[in-house]
Amino acid sequence: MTKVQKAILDIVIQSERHLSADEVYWIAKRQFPSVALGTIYRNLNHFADSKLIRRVARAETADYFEGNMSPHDHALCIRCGQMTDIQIPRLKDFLKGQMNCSIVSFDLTVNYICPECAKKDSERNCGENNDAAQYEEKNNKAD
Amino acid sequence: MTKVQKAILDIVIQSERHLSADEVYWIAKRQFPSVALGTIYRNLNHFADSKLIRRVARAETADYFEGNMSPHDHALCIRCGQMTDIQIPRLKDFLKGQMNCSIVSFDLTVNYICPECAKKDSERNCGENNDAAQYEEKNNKAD
DNA sequence: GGTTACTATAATAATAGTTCTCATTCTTAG
DNA sequence: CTAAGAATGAGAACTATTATTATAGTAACC
Repeated sequence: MTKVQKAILDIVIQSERHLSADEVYWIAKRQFPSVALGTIYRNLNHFADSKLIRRVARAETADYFEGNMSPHDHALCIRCGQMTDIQIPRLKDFLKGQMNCSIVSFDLTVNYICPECAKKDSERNCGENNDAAQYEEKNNKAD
Repeated sequence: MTKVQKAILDIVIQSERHLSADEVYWIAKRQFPSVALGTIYRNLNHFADSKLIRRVARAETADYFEGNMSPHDHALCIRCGQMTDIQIPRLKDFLKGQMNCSIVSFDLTVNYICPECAKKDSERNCGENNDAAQYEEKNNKAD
């Protein structure tokens, strides 16, 4: 593994956030000013293929990469856009029980309002009418 | 609503499959040979905004549109790439019980092996070793 | 019917994200 | 040290999508 590859891998693994290819690019550039975006993509794909990192495909925006390889799902705050890792125990068993066929894997993203944004909301609205339901019709994402 | 708009809406609603903008474009072209792809996109977005159709954002490939507006999830066969609508009753309640916060909505795509592909597999392998687990590490998304 | 205002359209430019190409530079085995 | 092979940087190319613009179609009003 070359120095550039090591750096790219470390950036993703050591980040507590999910990073887009572009973010990785600018961070890597601090160490290797001449690094090319193509190199970032090539290696991120490489590492994702080798299961060293995970690609989190986000449809409305660029794909993100994360170092957390333990199986988990994602929660996306509809207010601030912050995506966090969540663990929903027994979900696979639940799904297997509901569909009776062999599930290979699944991708779940829960759209919610994170605690900070919920707090801001209730401060603004003085506790009145800050139910998530009012956002339900806004984002056409699944149910 | 213009004739072109009516045609675009009908194409999506009457299709039992999910269609990409490009597929809608080529189907619409049979009726309106001079229709432009931009018109397709503009109107699909328009209809999705008005909740007449649903946009299914697929990260690894183009977005798809479907006429099925009832809340449901998706199952993607990792062998043939066919995506079908599924209903998993009580999933929202299950998730609400597991995370204790307000869930706005969620997107779930189950990657599985559809009955036809499972059948083909077992025919080829004579029933031996056709567990879904062996594909677990291979494709995390297919088309 | 004619004029004005408005909307939808086709064609095409522009953009974002990503992959590909290729000549050059690094690595590394011998 | 040297040759084979891998990785790189630069930038072109590609895909999906949105924006722009000049034009065509339609509707409202007189």
